[in-house]
Amino acid sequence: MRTLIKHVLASTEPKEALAIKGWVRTRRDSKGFSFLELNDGSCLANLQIVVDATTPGFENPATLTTGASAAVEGNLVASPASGQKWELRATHIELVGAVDPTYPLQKKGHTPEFLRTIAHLRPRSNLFGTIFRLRSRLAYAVHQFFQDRDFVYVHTPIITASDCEGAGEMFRVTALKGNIDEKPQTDFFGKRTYLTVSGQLEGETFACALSNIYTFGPTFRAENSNTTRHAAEFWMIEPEMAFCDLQGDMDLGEEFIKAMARYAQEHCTEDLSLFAKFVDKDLPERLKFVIERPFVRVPYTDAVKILCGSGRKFEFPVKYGLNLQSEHERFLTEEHFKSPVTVFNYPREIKPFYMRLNDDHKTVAAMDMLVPGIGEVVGGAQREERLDQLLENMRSHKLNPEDYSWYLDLRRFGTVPHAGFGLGFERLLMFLTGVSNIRDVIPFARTPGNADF
RNA sequence: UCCAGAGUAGCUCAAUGGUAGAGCAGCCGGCUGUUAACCGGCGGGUUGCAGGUUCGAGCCCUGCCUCUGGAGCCA
Repeated sequence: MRTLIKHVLASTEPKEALAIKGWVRTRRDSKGFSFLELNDGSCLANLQIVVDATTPGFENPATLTTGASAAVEGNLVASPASGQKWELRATHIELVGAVDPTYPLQKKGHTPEFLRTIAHLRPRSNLFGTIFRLRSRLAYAVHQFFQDRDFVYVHTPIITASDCEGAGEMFRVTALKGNIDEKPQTDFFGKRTYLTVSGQLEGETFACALSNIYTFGPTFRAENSNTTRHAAEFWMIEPEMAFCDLQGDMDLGEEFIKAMARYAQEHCTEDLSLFAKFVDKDLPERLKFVIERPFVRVPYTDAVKILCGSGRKFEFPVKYGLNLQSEHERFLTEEHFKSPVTVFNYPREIKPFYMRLNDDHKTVAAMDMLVPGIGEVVGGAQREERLDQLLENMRSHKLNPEDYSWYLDLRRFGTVPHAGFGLGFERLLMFLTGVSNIRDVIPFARTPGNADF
């Protein structure tokens, strides 16, 4: 039976007759024998295999080169040389799949930009193998975090007719040919439909029944965004809590990010060491800081005062009523506070209709969590639970209440204060790994003009 | 979409307007324990595309394409 390399390397004693399968990372030949390093993706480290020239199956060593797949049987022994604790003395080796000389991955390091062009092969590199192992572990940690707190996982629809205002441009979904706007009532669903930009509105309906819920699924934005932190398809986590206000919302967001950092630190130690070494030297220190220190919380009004009083020249103006620009958010989180920062209570004019109006009648109970290096990683709010106020908000945002009748019903039938947020899973991964481009933390990135693979 | 930079061998990069090169990878050979092994040899190019200037363009000019970074939008 096959043993994964991660288990082989964790062995505490020599073992006989192990079966290993994987891909050759590199080979070093000596007279009469070769060193083969095999990787099967179960961990970052390779297993060194010593193959004698007379080992059965090794009659044609030229075929067992970088990239080839192989099955090896042998005995695990303590390695006499430094560099690895264990090595496998092969008793039999078999070429499973040969590799063409055009195999693009080399033993030496490649740039992430080049590896992006071969997205089908890049998980075989150290960096991307590590990234995607960590992505998997963290997806699990997300569920564990919410399930441990009695949150119910809700699968909100991917195809939707409702627009979660303010979330961005939507991709149209249609089965029509020709002019798709001529008779939308004849379309597959009998109306215009889109790929979801957020499961929030549907999530609210479940929170107003099951109390605490979360979604975790693909989300689509048709924005022509070309940046290191935007993708047209990404995974979003959206908790929603009934009987919860903005304070509780901010508490959960902060607790969540800390928990994810802690999980990575405890469960992905080997993988994190690679990021610290080759991607972001400050990563261990940053994770420690995030875990240990409370996040700074500052009302929008105070944030504006800090920015105005900073003496800094900003490219874009800072004034009450204007959105904070990237440079302002960067200043707050990277320079002024040098810590993750939650900005809350934004002017009502710059936020969507569903956010709850504060008693000052000027601001809404919104919050954005900003982290150094990435900017906004969480955006959330307490929702407007008062029917009259919600209707007024919709009027001032020029929305038709008829389009949101089911959403308004939540306020008619046993309304409750509730709050939630959206968190970009890829941005979280960027923060936890130091990887600076969102295209490198998602297996096959969808960005404007690019849907290869 | 806007601004800036870049595009030369499979990869990373050189090359005053004057014969396109190196390292690595690949292939062949050597080496008794290697660690991104080492040593010797060999092959490898429509210089992103299309025009233009010039006796002569990888280099200068124009347009386009792609990539990278920044901005806007946001998660």
